[in-house]
Amino acid sequence: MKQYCKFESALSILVGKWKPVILLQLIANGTMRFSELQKAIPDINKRMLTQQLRELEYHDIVRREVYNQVPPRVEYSISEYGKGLSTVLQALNDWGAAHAQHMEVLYGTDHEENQSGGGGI
Amino acid sequence: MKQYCKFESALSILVGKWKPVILLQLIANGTMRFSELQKAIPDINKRMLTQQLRELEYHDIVRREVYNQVPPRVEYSISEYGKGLSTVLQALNDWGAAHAQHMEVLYGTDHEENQSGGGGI
DNA sequence: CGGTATCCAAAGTGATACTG
DNA sequence: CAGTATCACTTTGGATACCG
Repeated sequence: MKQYCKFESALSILVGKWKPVILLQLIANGTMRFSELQKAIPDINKRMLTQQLRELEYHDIVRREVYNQVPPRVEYSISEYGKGLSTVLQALNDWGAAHAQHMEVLYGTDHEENQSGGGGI
Repeated sequence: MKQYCKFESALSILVGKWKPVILLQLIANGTMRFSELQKAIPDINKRMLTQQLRELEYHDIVRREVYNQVPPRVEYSISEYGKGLSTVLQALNDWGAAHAQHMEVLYGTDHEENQSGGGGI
């Protein structure tokens, strides 16, 4: 059985405290400026935002477009290739939703992990 | 658009340096004793193995069965519920495999992340 | 055999100040 | 505006010793 040998590397691309929410934002809003992402994700700081975006860019998930003007303008969006993630994200999302239910059944209303105090997408 | 809101929590269950390889082992071999897992994953130590197994157990992915005898015998396996992960794992694996190709095209043979020096599954 | 306890190192994250 | 640099802090992972 040689399947299931690449899912570690797949995971390594999605991990990072802010990558999921960044992807969510870009998926939902299409193209966003750096400052728009900052506003949409209030708890993140520039260092983290930059870092996580760069990692996603390195993997060709996110596209970064720089307009050489002043004040600077940099726009981020999901790359064409990056859109291929949607299947995986959907699978993860579906399972995650079902699992939240399952945990509730097992332990009662006891699923932490809900820092989405801000506005829903 | 309210989809894609649970995939963070899904990810949070799969992360951890050893969870993927533990799941792989249990998927491939069915039921394994603690010591068998240790032998199959030589670089892990007891503390980590125990910890990651407990987290998987908490989420009902892995089943832990204790035989009260001496010497002790504890067996681990993927729970029935945990088998529902296979779809997600497969999706992640497929995308991960394709992505390795993509990275190779972009950057040449330059994809690190291959500590699988040991025996293949 | 199958752990737990303790301590230490490393990686990840955050706050703040500065820059082109 | 969109970063980078530096330092402090927190979380995670590893080594070792001990326990039921």
